[in-house]
Amino acid sequence: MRPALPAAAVGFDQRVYAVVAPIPQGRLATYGQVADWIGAYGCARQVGWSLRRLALPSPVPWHRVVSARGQISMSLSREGSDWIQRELLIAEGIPVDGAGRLALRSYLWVPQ
DNA sequence: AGAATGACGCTGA
DNA sequence: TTCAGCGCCATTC
Repeated sequence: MRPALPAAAVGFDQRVYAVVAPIPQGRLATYGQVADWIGAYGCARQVGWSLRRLALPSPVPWHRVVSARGQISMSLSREGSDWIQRELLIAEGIPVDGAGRLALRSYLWVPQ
């Protein structure tokens, strides 16, 4: 068992994965939302870092997290995982155009 | 230790 | 609506 430690001592990554895991199929969340959920308001960039460190394939639905601008964050440093993300979302029924943009307003997931 | 980088977000033009 | 600029802060060099 893991001893009771301050939130900061628990892996930031683990907390991110914990809140991303329950995002239902066909729904989306933004980096800012995830940061807010784990009590790290304003740390959207760190959420991106955590997802980047995720080893693929992963049971964590990382592809359901996009930017608040309503589009997949395309970056050369992602070695193609950005396009994989596009494919996964389309496979779940979320239309994504060639620029990685999607109807965030329609699929945004608001947790109970 | 200091500077650069980045899977972000908001505001204003 | 699109674009540039700035604030943000852990990670990396």
